[in-house]
Amino acid sequence: MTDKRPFHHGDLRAALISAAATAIERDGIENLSLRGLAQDIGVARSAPYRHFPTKQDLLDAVAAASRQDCHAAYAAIPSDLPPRVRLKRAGQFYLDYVRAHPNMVELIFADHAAAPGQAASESPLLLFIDMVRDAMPGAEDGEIVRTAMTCWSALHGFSLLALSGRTARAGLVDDTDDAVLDTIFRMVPG
Amino acid sequence: MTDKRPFHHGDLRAALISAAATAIERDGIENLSLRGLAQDIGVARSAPYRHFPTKQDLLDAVAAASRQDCHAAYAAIPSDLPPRVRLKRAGQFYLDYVRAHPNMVELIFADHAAAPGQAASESPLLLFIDMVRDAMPGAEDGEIVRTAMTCWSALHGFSLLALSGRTARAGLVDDTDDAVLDTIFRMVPG
DNA sequence: TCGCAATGTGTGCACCGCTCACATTGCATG
DNA sequence: CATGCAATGTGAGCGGTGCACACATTGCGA
Repeated sequence: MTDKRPFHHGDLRAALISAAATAIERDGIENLSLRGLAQDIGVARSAPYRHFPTKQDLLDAVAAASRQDCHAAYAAIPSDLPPRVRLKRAGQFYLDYVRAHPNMVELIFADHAAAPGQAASESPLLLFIDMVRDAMPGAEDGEIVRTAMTCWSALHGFSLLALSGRTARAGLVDDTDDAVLDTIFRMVPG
Repeated sequence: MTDKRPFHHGDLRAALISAAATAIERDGIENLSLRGLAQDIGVARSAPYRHFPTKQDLLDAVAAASRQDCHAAYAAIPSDLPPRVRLKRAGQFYLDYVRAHPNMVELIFADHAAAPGQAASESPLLLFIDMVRDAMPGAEDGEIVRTAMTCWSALHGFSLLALSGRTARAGLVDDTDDAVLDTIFRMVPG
């Protein structure tokens, strides 16, 4: 410990995930290099392969960690607010998050391998299903799920299109998130 | 011409774009290699750089070509159909296209450079604006544009989420495109 | 006709992901 | 408490990549 560079790092796995997340947020996914990462941390360039057989495995781990953080933030929305208010809060959070962490969002949703996995409990879908169910009481389950799904889709799509500047084309520049969210949640009847 | 391999290829630029498009559809964007492309075509590995200073420039050109093809298909929807029918046709086309050409869609929307460019005339937004305008006569322009924007967003988001398997989680597996499109176009009042 | 710009060639550089034999360490077992 | 083995880190190396550069070949316009 007192040595400048002990042979064993201590927790190289966690350090790699953390450093990778930082680097990705700063430089984008495609600019991440395992060798550079190792050099930043101060280990040999082959050391990361002890913990992640493949670069993709590291990316998956970063995506999983980021997904958890994100989910925790969703879950912090008070559940005793009126359903439509909760929907708008969640929607605003989604837009804000994508704008604040575009590279992380790209990573999370590029992680095709984890998509059909059991991480379903962390999917935004479940959150939206709960809110939509409260907002349209008496509706049948299929209708609720489908509505939640399309709300999430609209939020997701709008965030991505806005990120790449594709919304600022036809005079939409001065549109507020608020108006967009109202339009989206028109899909929720009542 | 009669020679097996003439010194000048003839139209290497077009050949590169075409071969790149094929390779991307088959193997994905990140597996495209300029060297491999050159070898497939039968030129030296440095030849492509005469036409595209950078790999990204090739990708941009492929994206532009693909965008044009896609736009032509949209424009083929008969304009004398009732607006809601046209909306549904366009929506179904969008879903089909993304499912049929996932890698191309990824390329088109990863092309951040071209997004704010003057290619706006080929944006799906304009198509949707026309249809939505017909569907909600008398509405003010801002409202029309915003509604078209959110419809496109929902289609876009749903396609991407469906592609990565994120919609087949909460019993949505047996949902039909038709029901999803109906839900989305609830955003269009009337 | 002829000279020059456009196009294609061959080589080389730096970087990358990944592999492998080897060195070092800490922990569990005697 | 010793000690041997699995976990972890090291260093060199392989094949592949994007890109740069000097050179060869071609076709077109003056």
